[in-house]
Amino acid sequence: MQQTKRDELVRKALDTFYRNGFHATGMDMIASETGVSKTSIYKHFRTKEDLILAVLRLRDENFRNWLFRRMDDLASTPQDQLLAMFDALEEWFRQDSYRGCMFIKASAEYQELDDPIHTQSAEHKRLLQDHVANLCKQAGAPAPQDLARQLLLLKEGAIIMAVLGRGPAAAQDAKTAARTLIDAALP
Amino acid sequence: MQQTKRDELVRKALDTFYRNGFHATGMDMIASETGVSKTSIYKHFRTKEDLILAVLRLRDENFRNWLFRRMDDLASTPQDQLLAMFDALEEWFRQDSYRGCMFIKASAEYQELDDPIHTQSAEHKRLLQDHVANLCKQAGAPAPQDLARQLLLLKEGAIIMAVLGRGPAAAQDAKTAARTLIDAALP
DNA sequence: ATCAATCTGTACCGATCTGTTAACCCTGTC
DNA sequence: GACAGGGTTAACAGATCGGTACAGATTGAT
Repeated sequence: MQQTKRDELVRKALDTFYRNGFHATGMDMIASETGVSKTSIYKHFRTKEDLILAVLRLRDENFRNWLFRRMDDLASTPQDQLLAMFDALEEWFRQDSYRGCMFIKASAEYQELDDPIHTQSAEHKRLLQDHVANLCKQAGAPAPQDLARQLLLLKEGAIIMAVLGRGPAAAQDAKTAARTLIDAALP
Repeated sequence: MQQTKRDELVRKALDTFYRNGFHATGMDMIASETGVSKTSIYKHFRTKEDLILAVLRLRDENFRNWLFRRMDDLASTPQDQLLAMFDALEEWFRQDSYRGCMFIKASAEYQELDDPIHTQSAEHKRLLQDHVANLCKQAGAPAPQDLARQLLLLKEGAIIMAVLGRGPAAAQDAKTAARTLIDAALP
């Protein structure tokens, strides 16, 4: 019973932080938006930072699960799955609630390289990179890590440009570029 | 005389906001770091937001001037200048003071699409895009805007990955990809 | 020498920040 | 029906937030 309350807290806190930012969101707002009293919040988490870290762990899990499953559903060959990543991104960009990448925003607000929030954001990107590199390898790329890094650049760039002017169309810009890079990288 | 004090204030406030973030930096810290009394700050700027907007205007001017000049110095043909953009970025990434793109961070902290801080950040990206598109056109690209958008994706992606795990090497990852995209786009 | 402009330091306003304390309520178990 | 665990409300502490008020110092032009 207590675990579900805690999970609900983290789940709703994720929405609030994502919508409103980290520094701009006070613990009183978290309490009122989640329906969990401040006293209870501090029973579960010693500090605001601990709560944010739990939120980022949940986000990492949710986002990777969603993206990888979506890539798998949209295409069958590894090569097509790599391209499908950008179609999945476009679906994300089209959501009204889209506000950019939570980890980019977290690392923008907590910049010290040794800040746990920063390192956890970097870890998220590393896990994405590993999965994409694995697909690149399955697709037969001679240098799968290199190709994966290039595709990740396009993904991150699209996430930024979807927020800063280009909108959902940034996904297809990236997909077009990705096709060129993949074709050039495969023998 | 009054203009130079004001300029000095904006210049030093830029450093503080860039290093420390926007919400995390209070006006008292701005006063002590710039050496300008809070009273004087509020003579020049009605609100903190006004100061931030002035800071972003200066940053836009400085950054574009620096980047475009550096691209021009490093290469002579339009095509090589496009590639040189990534060498210039690497120089930036290697600075100890490098903390990512100020406009990405600003839009991450002020997310409402109609927030002046957000729209000004988007404007900065548009101005970069225009200059790159112009170079693409000079290089003979049949669809200069499309190529420019692809190269911008690589640039923004590199800025992110340089912060979040890859370090300065992200610039050469992007340059390699850019070469492929440019070769494919030119007849 | 004086005047107006611009700066300074310092104290303050009300609001909000993270985090704590205390008293109470609900629910399932023995 | 006492009790224990996890929940609540509400007030509070101490610091800091953005922004203002006030009195005095510095400055350059006349």
